[in-house]
Amino acid sequence: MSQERPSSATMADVARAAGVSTGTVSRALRGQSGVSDAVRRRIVSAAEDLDYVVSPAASGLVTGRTGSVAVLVPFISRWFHARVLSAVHQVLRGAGFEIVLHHVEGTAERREFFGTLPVRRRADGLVVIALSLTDEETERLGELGIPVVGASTRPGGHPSVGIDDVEGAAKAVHHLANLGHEHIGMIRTTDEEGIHQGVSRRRLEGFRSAMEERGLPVARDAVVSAPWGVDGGARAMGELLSLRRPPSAVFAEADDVAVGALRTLRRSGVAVPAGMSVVGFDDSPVAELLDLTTVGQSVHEQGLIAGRLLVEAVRRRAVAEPQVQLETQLVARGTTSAPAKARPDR
Amino acid sequence: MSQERPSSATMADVARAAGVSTGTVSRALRGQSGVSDAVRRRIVSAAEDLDYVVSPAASGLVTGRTGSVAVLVPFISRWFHARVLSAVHQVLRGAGFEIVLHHVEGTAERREFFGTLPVRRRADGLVVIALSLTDEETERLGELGIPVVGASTRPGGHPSVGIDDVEGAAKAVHHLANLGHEHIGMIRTTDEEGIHQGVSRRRLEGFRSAMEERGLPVARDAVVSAPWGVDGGARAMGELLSLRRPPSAVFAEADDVAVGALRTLRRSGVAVPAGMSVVGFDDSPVAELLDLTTVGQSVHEQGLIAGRLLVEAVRRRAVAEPQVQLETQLVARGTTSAPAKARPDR
DNA sequence: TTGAAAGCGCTAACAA
DNA sequence: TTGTTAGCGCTTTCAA
Repeated sequence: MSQERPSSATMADVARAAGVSTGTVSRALRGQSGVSDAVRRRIVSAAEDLDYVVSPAASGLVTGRTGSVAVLVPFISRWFHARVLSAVHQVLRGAGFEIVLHHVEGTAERREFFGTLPVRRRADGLVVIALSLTDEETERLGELGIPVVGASTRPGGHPSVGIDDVEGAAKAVHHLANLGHEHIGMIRTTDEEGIHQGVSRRRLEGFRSAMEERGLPVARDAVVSAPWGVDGGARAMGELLSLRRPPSAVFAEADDVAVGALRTLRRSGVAVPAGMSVVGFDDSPVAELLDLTTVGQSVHEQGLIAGRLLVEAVRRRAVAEPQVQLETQLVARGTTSAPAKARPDR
Repeated sequence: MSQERPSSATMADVARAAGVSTGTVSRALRGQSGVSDAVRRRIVSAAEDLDYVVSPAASGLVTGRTGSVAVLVPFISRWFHARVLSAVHQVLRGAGFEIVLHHVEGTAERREFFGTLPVRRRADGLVVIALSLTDEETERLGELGIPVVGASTRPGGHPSVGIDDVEGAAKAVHHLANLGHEHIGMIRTTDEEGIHQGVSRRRLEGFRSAMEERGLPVARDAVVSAPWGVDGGARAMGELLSLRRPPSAVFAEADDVAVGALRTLRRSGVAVPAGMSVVGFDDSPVAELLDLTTVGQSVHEQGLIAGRLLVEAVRRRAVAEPQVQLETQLVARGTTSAPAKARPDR
C-alpha cells in the first residue's frame, strides 16, 4: 500500500557491503569467471541481504541489449494465436527475456505498428505470430536490425516455423474423396485485413491441387468466401446450400468457420454427416467439442520452436534450421462419412 | 536481412544537425515549454531526418521510469483472460506504455513470479488479471512499490474492477426458480491452483443465498466439484445424474464447465432443457454457439477500466474510484425451461 | 530561451 | 583476481 518506491539498493551499495568494487560485483553477479569463490559468495550474500536487483536500464545502456523480445500478434482471443503466444512466452522467459506484447487487432493498429515501429531500441528480437506480411511490412522489419522469427507466417527470408498448409488441405480432400465424395465445396475467408491471407491462399491451393489429382472437378461456385468466424461460416454454408447442385461435402479453411457451417446445416435440417460431410482445419477445442473432423496441427510446438529459433538468432547470429515445417494430421471425427447417394444401402 | 544494427542516431546527432545542445533537443522532443517554435521545428525535422528514436534505457536511467506496465495473467488461451488482456493492452498502449506479459500457467511459474518478482525495476505498474491472490502474494506485490490494479480479482487494497459474482449467481438461481425449478444443483470447479478461488467462492455463495431466499433446500450432494473445463463439467454432470434424486436444473460456475455438462446430458440421452435445464456463467462465445443460457458480463469493459485505473494510478498517485463493479445480465437461451414435472401438460 | 555540466547505475577496458 | 576509470545516452539542474 505504501506508495513510496523502496529506492532499491544500487550496485554501489552491494559493493560497499561486500567490501569490493562495483566492477567486481558486476562480474560476480553475472557469473563471469575471474572472481574468487570467497569474494563471489560475499557479493551474492550482500546482494541478497540488500534485496538487490540490477537495473536493466543502466546495464542496457552499456551493453546495448534490452533483454526483451517483442511479440507481434493479431487477435489474441483466437485460440490459435493465444496458444502460440503462450508457448513462445514459455521459451523466452525460460531464456531470461521479457516478453513485450504488441497486439494488433485492426488495420489502424497494424499500420501504426509498421509506421512507428515501436520496437526500435526496445527489443533484442521480434516474433511475428500468424500475421501475413506485405512486402513493405517485411522490409520495415528488416530496418529494425534485430532478428525476426515467424510462427505460422513467413516474414521474408527470416527464420520461421509453420505447417504445410497445401498438404494439410490436400489431406482433407483425400479423406473426403476416399469416402466417395465427388462434389466437394470449400469455404474460404475473405480476410479484409490480410491477417492470414498466406495461409488462406495455400489451403485453397492444396484443395484445388488435390481435387485435380483425384480427377474431381471444382465447380466455379463451389468455393465460397465469407468473413472469418462462425457467422461467416454459417453464411457461406447457406450459399452452398442454395446452389442448384450443392456439394456433398465441404472443406472449411478453419474450424471456426466449419462450426458456422455446422450451425447452418443444423438449422436447415441437413443431417451431418449423412447429408453433408464437413472438415475443418486446426483441431481447435471447439472441433473436439462438436465432434468435427479436422486437420490437426501442433500449435504449442510451433510456439516452442519459434521461441527457440529466436533465442538462437539473438545469441549467435545464425540459425541452424531456419525454416521448420511441422506435420499435419487428419483427425477423423463424426462430421464425415460416405455421401448418401454413393452409400451402399444395406 | 542485414544483421548489423543500424546503430541509430543519438540525441547528440540530432543536436548537432539542428545546431543546438542536447538539453534543448530533450526539451523540444518531449514537448516541454521553454523552446522557441523555430528551434523546436528545426529539432523535430532533424530528428525525423535522422530517424531518431529516444533510447528508453538512457532516459529511464535518468527518470527512474520504465515506460512499461507488467500484466500478470494465467491461462491466456482461456477466452476470458485473453479478452481482458486485449482491452488492457489497448488502453495502455494508447497511453504510451509498453506491455510486458507475465503469463503464469502452473503453480511453478506462479511461485517463481512471486518469488523473484521479475517486475522489479522493470515496470511502472502492474495489472493482475483474474488471479486470486493469497495474502502472502498480495504482500509481495506491495513490496514492488508500484501501483497495482486488479481485473476480475481484488489484489488486497489495490484498485480493481470486476463484477458482483454473488449477485450474478443469484440471477441464475432466480431464473431457474422462476421457471418452477425446486431442485437445483450446482457445479463448481476444484481449481487446485487457486487461480480463481475467489470467484468460485462468491458464485457458490450467491447460489446458496439465493436458494435460501427462495426457500429452496440445497441437498448436500447437489453441489459437486470438478476440475475447470469441459471434461470437468462432463464428469460433474455425470455425478449429478447418478444421484438417487438428480436435480431438474443445474447452475455451472462457468460456461466452459456448463458445456461439459451439456455433453454428458447429450450422451446420456437427457433432453435439454426438457429433462434438465442448464445455466452457465460468463457468456463466452461457446455459450452462444451452444445456445446456452448464461450470466453475462462485459469482459472487454473490465479490461478497459483496469487499464484506465492503472494509468491514473501511475500518473498521479490517487485513483478516483478504486473499486469498480460492473453489472451482470442473465442471457436466456435455449438450455433453460420449466421442469418437465412442473410443466402444465398442454 | 538556450547551453554547460553533472550524474542516473551500470559494463568493459585497462592497470595493478 | 581485483580496482580504476571512462563512457553508454539521456534528463535536469544551474547559469547565462
